[in-house]
Amino acid sequence: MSRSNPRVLSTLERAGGFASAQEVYRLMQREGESIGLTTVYRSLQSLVNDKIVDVLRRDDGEAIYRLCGESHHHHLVCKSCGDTVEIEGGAIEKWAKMMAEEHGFRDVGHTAEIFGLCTKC
Amino acid sequence: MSRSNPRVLSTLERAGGFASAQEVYRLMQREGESIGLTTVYRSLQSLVNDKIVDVLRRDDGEAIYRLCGESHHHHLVCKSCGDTVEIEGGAIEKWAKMMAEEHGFRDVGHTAEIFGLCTKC
DNA sequence: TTCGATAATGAAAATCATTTTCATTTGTGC
DNA sequence: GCACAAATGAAAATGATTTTCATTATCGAA
Repeated sequence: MSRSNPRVLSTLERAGGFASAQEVYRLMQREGESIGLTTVYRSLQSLVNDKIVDVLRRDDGEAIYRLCGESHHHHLVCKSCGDTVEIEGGAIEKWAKMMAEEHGFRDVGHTAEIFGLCTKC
Repeated sequence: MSRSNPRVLSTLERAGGFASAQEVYRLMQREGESIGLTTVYRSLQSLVNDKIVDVLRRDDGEAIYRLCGESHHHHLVCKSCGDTVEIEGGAIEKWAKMMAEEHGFRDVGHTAEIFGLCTKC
C-alpha cells in the first residue's frame, strides 16, 4: 500500500480544491516540485480511499478530484468564448438532497453546469 | 459529416436502451452484424447530436449511451451499480434561467446529475 | 550503527476507450 | 457509364490511467 504524498494534497488545495490528476502534476512541475505522475495518481487514489477527496468525472471522462467539505460552486460557461462565471447553487443543493431522499439514495453529490452565450458573444 | 447507421440505434434499443459504445459493438458482432467500431462511435455521436440519445459517464469514465424520452429530464445515478432514475428538475430550470439572466447569458442550456448510493448498494 | 524488512517512488511499458487518418467502397444525380 | 459526395472500417494516434519493476528512503530490531 502507499500513503498520500502530502505535497499532492497541498497542491490540490492551492489549485482551488478542484483539479484533475494531470493538472495537479503539471502544477507541481511548474512550481519546481520533483514528483512523478505515478505518485500523483497514487496519492489522489489514497486520498479518495480516505474520503479526504471526492472524485467526479468531467464531460470528456477525465477524473477530477475535489476536496471534500469544500463548499462547491457551479459554472456558467459561454459556449462560444469559453468565459466562465462561478455561481452559487443553493437551489440545486436543496433539489439534489430532496431527490436523493425521495429515491432512497445516500452519500450523494451532484454536478450542474449552465452553458450559453455571454454578453460579448 | 456522417449520419447514424440505423442498426446501431436498433442495437442500442435491444440492449435495453443503455450501453457503452464497446458493448454495442460487441453485441453487434455476436449477432453477426458486420460493422466497424469506428462506425459505432460515429453513429452514437451523431445520435447524441440529434438528441436521440443521452451520454453519461460510468464510474470508470467509460461513456454510456442511453435512449432518452422527449421530455427534458435529469438523472439520479448510483455510483456503485449504475442504476439510474430519471427525475424532474423544475427547480433547476428556474435556477438556470435566473442565473443566466443575472449574468446576461442567452441561449442557455444546462446539465445536472445527482450521484450517490442507491438503496441496494 | 548495521541489517533487513517494508513502504514509497518514478520511469517506462501496458491498457483501454476514444479519435483521427486515409484509402476504399457505396450511393446518387447527371 | 461517370463523377462526386458520403459512409465505412482498418490501422495508427492520442490521452488518461494503471501496472511493472527496479531503485531508494524509512525505521525498528539486533
